[in-house]
Formats: sequence, C-alpha cells, structure tokens
Amino acid sequence: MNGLTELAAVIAEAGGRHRTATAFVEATLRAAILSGRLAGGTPLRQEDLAAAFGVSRMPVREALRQLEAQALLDFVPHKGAVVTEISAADAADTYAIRMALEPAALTLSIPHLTEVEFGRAADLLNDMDAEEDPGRMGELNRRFHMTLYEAAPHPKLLALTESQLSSFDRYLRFHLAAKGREHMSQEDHRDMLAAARARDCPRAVEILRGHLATAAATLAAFFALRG
Amino acid sequence: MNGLTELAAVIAEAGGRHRTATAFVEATLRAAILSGRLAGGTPLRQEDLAAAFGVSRMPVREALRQLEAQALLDFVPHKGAVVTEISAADAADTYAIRMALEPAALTLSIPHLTEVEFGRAADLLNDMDAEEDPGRMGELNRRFHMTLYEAAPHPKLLALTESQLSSFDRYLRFHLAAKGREHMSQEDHRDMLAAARARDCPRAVEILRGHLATAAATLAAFFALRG
DNA sequence: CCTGTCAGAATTGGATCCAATGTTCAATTG
DNA sequence: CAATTGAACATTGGATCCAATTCTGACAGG
Repeated sequence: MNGLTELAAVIAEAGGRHRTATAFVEATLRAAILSGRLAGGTPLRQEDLAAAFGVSRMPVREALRQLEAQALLDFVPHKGAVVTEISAADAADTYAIRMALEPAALTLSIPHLTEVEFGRAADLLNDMDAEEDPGRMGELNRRFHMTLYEAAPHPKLLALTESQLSSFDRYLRFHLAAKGREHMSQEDHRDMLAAARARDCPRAVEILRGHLATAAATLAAFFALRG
Repeated sequence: MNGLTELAAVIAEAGGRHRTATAFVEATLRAAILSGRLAGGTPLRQEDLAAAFGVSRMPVREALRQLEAQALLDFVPHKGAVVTEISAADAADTYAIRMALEPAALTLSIPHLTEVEFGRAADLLNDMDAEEDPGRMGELNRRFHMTLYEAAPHPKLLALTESQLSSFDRYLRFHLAAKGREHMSQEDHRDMLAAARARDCPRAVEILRGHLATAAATLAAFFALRG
C-alpha cells in the first residue's frame, strides 16, 4: 500500500476536464496532498504516478516542479520527490503566516466590501453549519475567509493568503478530531462578519486574531499529546 | 532586440556550476527578471532560450514552470510564457505583503537574535555604504533584512519573506532612480538594528513599518509622474 | 472596402529514448 | 568479522521526435 491506490479514486473522479495533462496531474496531486490522502513522507515515484494518471512521465515531472514551488513536496536532484512532512512546528509556522497575512488582507478589504460579499459570507456560514464532510468543510471555511478578504485591491496578497489557507487544509482533519466538528468556531465567524458589516475594522481584526490564536493553540495541544 | 542578447552575458558568467541544467536555467532567468534585464512583458520563446542556454527545450520548460509558480511570469497553455508586468498597483501589492510579513518575522526573531547576527547585520550596513552597483545593493539590502529575521524558528515564514524581498528587487532600480543611491534609508536600517539589539521589539517594528511605508510612498510617487 | 473562413506556419504540449547519478548489496580484504 | 569497494540496478535528468493548438495571412464573398 503505497498511497497510489488511494489516488485511483481521485483520478477517476477528476476526469479529464483540464486544459493540459500537466494541469490535471498538478491539481489532482495537490488536492490529494492537502486532503491528507497522500500523507507526509510519501515518496512520489514518477513512473508510478505516470502509470496511475495514464500519462507519460513528462507532465508528472512538470507538475512535481510546481508543487515543489508551493512547498507541498521536497525535491532532491536524482533522488526524487517526497510529500512534505507535517508537524507541530510546521503548523505553528503556517499559523504565524496566516496571523500576519489575514489581518492585513481584512483591513485592506473592509472599506471595499459590499452587501454582495456579506450575503455570500452569510450563506457560506449556513452551509458550514449543515456540512458533515471534512473535505467540504475545509473548502467552505476557506471560501468564507476569502470572501471577507477578496475586496482588497491586492491580487498578489490575496493569492498568497489563499495559498496559505489551502496549506491549512492539511491540518483541518486534526483540528476536527481535537475539537469535534460541532463548533468550527462558528461564533467567531459570525462575530467577524458582523464587525466587518459594521465597518469596525479594529474589532474585526481583533476577532480574527483571537480566532487564529485559539485554533493554533488547539492544534499545538493536539500535537503535544501524541509526540 | 528581444532581450536574449542581454541574457548572453549573464549566461556566460553564471557558468555551469549548478547541480542540474534546470536549476541553472531557473536561477539565471530569475536573476535576469529580478534585475530588470528581462523587462516585464517580454515573451519567452522556449526554443530561443534553449539555444541561448545551450540546452534542450526540456530544462527550459521545467524552469519556466517554477518561475510561474513564483509569479515571475504568466503561463498560458499553447501560447507561451511572458514576463509579469510591473506596475504601481503591483508595487503597492508587494509592499502590502512585506508590511504584513516582515514585522511578524522581526517580532518572532528578536528574542532569538545573538551577537553573531548583530555583527553580520552591522557588516552588511557598512558594505551597503560602500556599494555602487544597484544589483549588489539589492542583494545586500535583502541579506540585511533577512539577517534580522532569520532567528525566528519559522522556516516557511522566512522563506516567504525572502521570496517577497526578492520580488522587491525588480523595483529597486526605480527606487534608486527616484531617491538617488546616497540614502537607501541607511538611518532607518541603523536605528532598526539598534532597537533590535536593545530587544526593543515595539520600537524596531515601528521603525520597520515607517521604513517600508516611506519606501512604498516613494515608489508610488515615482510611478505617478510617469504613467 | 470590410469581414469571415480556411490553410499553412510557428509554437507549445506530450511521448519515447538515452545518459547520468544515486542506491544497494554482495564480495573481498584488512 | 567489520569495513570498504565496486558492480548491477533503480530512478531521475536531458534530448529528440511527434501531436495538438494557436496565430497569421491570404482569399473569397458580401
């Protein structure tokens, strides 16, 4: 069991609706890593991946290169690619980045938010209340946060923020395991939305910081009691 | 004149001291883009690049993929790669990211800094006073900032910060053109180092924020008076 | 004179083949 | 018996070749 059998299902469902084979491989592999189906430390053999995807080794190589640039795997010349390990330190690292980026994005976004975004954010919160699947939950959580940020006229900052939020998906499973799916800190989310709606930027940022801090603490505690 | 003749000199001096051809092409192209030798909007023809580097098209393709992931060029399927344009909006975007990341990195680093780092930072400041070449200046500036951050036990945050500092190199030429090379805000740098040495974190962060804000304003003004 | 269409050229995406490097394991020697 | 060396194997890096897509420009039709 090398993790490739895990991939088979994902590959089948992803279908061939991508522009290029490289994009197909890249998107599928990233989803597999972020969702935890490909665990940290898994070595990725180009030949095997090519066979699993039904393409040649070349699009696999290009996809691996891009995933390396996204820090999702470690690439050593002539040795191969390995899925980046997750750890307590890495989780703390990711949270430090989110704690830096997201308050900035929120601050720059709030003046430009409209009822359109507020409505979408509220809808997403309701969807999250109903959602059971952890994978979908990560997607909804990411979209809720990004909806509040996306009015900021800073595309690169937004792209960075979204990429970090995606990285966090790798830890969401542990987070849910630690706290139970009941409260994904939905009160924090609703308070933050209310503060943004009232254009109370300092309060919204304060809630966001607390939200991230408690989440980071939860994860740290979870990692602590299992070495 | 397609910019490739510009590359020839860089390629020659870079030599073959890289692990792989892909790494060689990637490093050289990135340096050429960041230093401005490859201007924004330049289309990158794989065949021409391969000929210029003396390799086949394949390492060029892989290098382009990685540079795309670093947002240094735009990649459109079946159309090709184009060096990302720089603009006032993009500059403001980059500064917003630096303003978010660097204070966080500095805050996390200051408690762990030792005399080793302080000494290196001071040396770098002296080197900057003596430096004439704009390219080297960017390198020194980046290393000075990173020296003050690198004690933070957050490798991913540091990698992100360094990559953003590199992106800023593309704007350094304009910055120097606008203010003159005499003062790269060396007073700010010295004050920041002094505050860090005194473990006065709030003050160091305050100086850093002001440093970045004035730099951003200088660049914005420069862009404003030339469309 | 303008516009739409179609054919040829240019360019990139993908596959296969060969070369270079790293790893592993067994045999030999101290 | 342990350490070391070297040879065979596995895996990745690079080159060449073929296929798919897009752009260019000319020509016919309105």
